[in-house]
Amino acid sequence: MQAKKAAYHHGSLKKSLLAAGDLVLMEKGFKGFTFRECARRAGVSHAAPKHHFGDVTGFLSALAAIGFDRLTKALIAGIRKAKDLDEEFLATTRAYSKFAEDYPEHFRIMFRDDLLATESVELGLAARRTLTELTNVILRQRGEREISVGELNNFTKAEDLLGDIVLGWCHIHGFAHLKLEHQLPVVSKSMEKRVIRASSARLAQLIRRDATPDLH
Amino acid sequence: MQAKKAAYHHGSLKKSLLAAGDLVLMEKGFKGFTFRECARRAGVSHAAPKHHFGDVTGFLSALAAIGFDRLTKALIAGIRKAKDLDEEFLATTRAYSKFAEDYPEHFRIMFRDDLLATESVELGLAARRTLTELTNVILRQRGEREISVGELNNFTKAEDLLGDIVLGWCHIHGFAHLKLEHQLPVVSKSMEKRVIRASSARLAQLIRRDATPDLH
DNA sequence: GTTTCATCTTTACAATGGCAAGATTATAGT
DNA sequence: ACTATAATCTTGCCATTGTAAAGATGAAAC
Repeated sequence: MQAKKAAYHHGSLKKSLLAAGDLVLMEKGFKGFTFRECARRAGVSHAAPKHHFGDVTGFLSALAAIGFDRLTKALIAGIRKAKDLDEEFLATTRAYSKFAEDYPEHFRIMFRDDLLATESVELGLAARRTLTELTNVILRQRGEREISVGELNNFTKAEDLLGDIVLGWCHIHGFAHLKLEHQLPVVSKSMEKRVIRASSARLAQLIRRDATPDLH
Repeated sequence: MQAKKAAYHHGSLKKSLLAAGDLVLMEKGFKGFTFRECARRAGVSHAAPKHHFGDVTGFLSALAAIGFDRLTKALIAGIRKAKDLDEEFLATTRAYSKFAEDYPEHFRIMFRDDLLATESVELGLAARRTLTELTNVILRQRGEREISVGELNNFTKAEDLLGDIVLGWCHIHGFAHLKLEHQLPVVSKSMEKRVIRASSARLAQLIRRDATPDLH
């Protein structure tokens, strides 16, 4: 509501463009997502975004980063509600999958290496923040101490931990992705709920059992 | 090499267009994939594909179906080389992931519900053939008899089997997808190999153990 | 107060998907 | 054999897109 109208220099165009792109992605999807449409919504000419994002790839990368941050938040919020370790892994799976359903187009571009500027540090950091959260889920399952984003590189060098991360993340991501793209042979909503609850529990159990083999 | 040149009626334009689209997808990727480019390669006008595929969505669906068939073949071939049940699950994971790497653009459109014509029976059948193959991998892990495509619907109604399918497929798909889009924190190629070998083995063991609880 | 630079607009261009109307050939009916 | 009908393919067209180039505007530095 500020005096953003008559100004030749928009002032916060980058933010406005991101907000516009965010909306377009949600309302019109990837197919309706165009550079020019976002510029229109931001109230600027179609060539304005170039100075801030370069090309579409750069713009999508910024939006993907927003998506990763949103996913990170969703994971944290979902995890917070869990009461024990079993519930926590299930909550993570659900939060991840719910994010994919709430922001399908974001989810899709987030995992499209060919459409993104892989050199974007902003995007890289956002993705690492998400991975850190997932890693901490695994670490808690293993009864080990959590890490911060900065420590991520060191920790993924540990082969057995990386093994558990792969085991956990692939299941979580695979479920979210296959469900989003309607590839799972879904019989009923309730059965799907029971199935994902059971598989999450079994997987969490597997991770914990192998992590602490002496108290099975 | 037939007399396909001067003919006004191409004769097998649909096939030629699919072959062209297949190539374009592999050579130029999704970004370079256009209706007109495929028409050019097939040697016809830009409006010719419309009669055979309707719009781009229909065309992509046909190409996605080809992708699913190729994936099905790759799975069968990979499984055939395996010697025991442990190796078979790993071989499935590898074949699935190798397909994603060999045909990244196919893989991407195959799992893009919004870009495909979900009503395409051709595509639906191809996807079900793939799912049948994956289901049979699980069934063999469980020591149960295999099924044919026609039986798929009945079998996925069994909750415990569906649970194992989800457990297996989500891991396989999640790994392939995350790896393709460079999201896995890969330390080295050799470590990645060991990690996926280990996680596949653990998962296969989990499925078999739960399937036959009386002989652990 | 002038210069410099970032920001935004205007203009232009080649390419795309989809539509409509027409040309050409195959097929079926008689 | 002849004609009508339908299928197949082409041509021409339009609105839209991404990107580039050059110009306009205003902020900031000096």
